[in-house]
Amino acid sequence: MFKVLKKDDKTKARVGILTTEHGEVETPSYVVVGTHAEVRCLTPEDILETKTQMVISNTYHLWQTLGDKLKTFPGLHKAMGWNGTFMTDSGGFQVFSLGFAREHGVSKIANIFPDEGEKGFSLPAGRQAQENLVRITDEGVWFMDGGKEVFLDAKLSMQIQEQLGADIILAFDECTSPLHDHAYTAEALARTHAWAKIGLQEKKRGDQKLYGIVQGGAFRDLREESARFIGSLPFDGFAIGGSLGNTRAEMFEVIRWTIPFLREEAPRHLLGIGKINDLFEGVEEGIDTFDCVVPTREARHGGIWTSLGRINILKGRFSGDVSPLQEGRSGSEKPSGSMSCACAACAEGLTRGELNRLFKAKDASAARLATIHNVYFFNDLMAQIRQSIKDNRFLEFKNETLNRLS
RNA sequence: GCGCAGGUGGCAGAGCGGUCAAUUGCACUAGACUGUAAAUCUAGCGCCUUCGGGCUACGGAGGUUCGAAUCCUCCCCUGCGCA
Repeated sequence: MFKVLKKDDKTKARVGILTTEHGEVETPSYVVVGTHAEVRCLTPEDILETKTQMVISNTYHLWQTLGDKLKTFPGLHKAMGWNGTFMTDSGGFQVFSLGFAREHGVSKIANIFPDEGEKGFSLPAGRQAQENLVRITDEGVWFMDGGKEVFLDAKLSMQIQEQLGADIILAFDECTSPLHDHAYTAEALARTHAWAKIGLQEKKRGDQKLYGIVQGGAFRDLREESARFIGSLPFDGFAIGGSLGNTRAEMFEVIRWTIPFLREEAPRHLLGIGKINDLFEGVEEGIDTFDCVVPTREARHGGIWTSLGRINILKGRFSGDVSPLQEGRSGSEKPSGSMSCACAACAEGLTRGELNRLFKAKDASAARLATIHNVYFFNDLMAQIRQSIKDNRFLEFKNETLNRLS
């Protein structure tokens, strides 16, 4: 299902091709998040124009939303009206996001300082502690959802994912928090490993590929133990999940500990990451696919990616700005011709001023156009990364791009 | 000219004797967002500050009061109605 086509000379970066029932995915690649079997704000036609190769939907959320309709669910491809490659997350992330993450207001990287940031756990601005909706047992996980408790375990997660019909499915796991200590993380790891084996046993459909998930927090011994264990099982691919430390530097250390235990010829997915600079670092360490809400969520919040970094299109200074989205941040910095954006929104002549106006007017097309642009931007960047690896100039491209974007 | 209703920070609009530099919304400024219960959230938004506080403010001028955006008088202005 996966073939490495070219390896970078200086790093672990590689170009590959991932083949599923719904086509081929060139890697390294970005997986666009479509939790509820739709990429927020985009139509299936829109997605086709964004260079998207793969979409990831969510087992837990679809299970809860669909309810009884899950039995007659036609499959993600038909339901969404997009015939590309789908992945589904197992629901393991919701063990964290609806539980500990809510309770402590943290994300899977506790502090998102650029690097070497201060230690300690500051709550992300705007996210206050809320009720923990999750109860974890060795058998599975209880979720408080809409006043009732529902139970999800490794077996049910597999059954739901088979009904959803993604091309790539994930083993059910317990995503831990950066706030968890070694003892707890080890306990959780034992559960994740037991559930991984159940996943392999319960998998029925031959047309779906199953990935195992490496956990272990930011603890080297646990990460290595997990990578060794999960890596030894007959999964079709591997994902790296869970808490990834307190800084980006720690995150990449975790990846470096993990990768050596994963089979060279199996695809490697980094769950829930990332931002632009994370992509370069991840590729450099040998990651093949990434998924993250950043391009879509930031788009809805007015964050627009350009060849010179991110701008917030909501700012007053963009009112009446007749220049295209893809330009210098100040408006006076002119991009070279090659940097103009080929996304469907920009191709139709969308200006910064117009997008600003649409956002201000709360016009639904604002979020759609912004999402089209950002998703295209990320996918196009991945395409450029692939090309740079093929051309043996990955590190040069990385440095040049990061200098420009930051 | 008469009658009625009003004039509050960039705008809209609360407050109607002290707890008011003044609720709230918009606008504006800065920031966050990493396997999506986030088209969301946070902070700031008169001037100065050694961050304790100080100063100037609610159309204008007087007045009552220990104390006024809030009460009284006059003036100016706006809207509606009647002439």
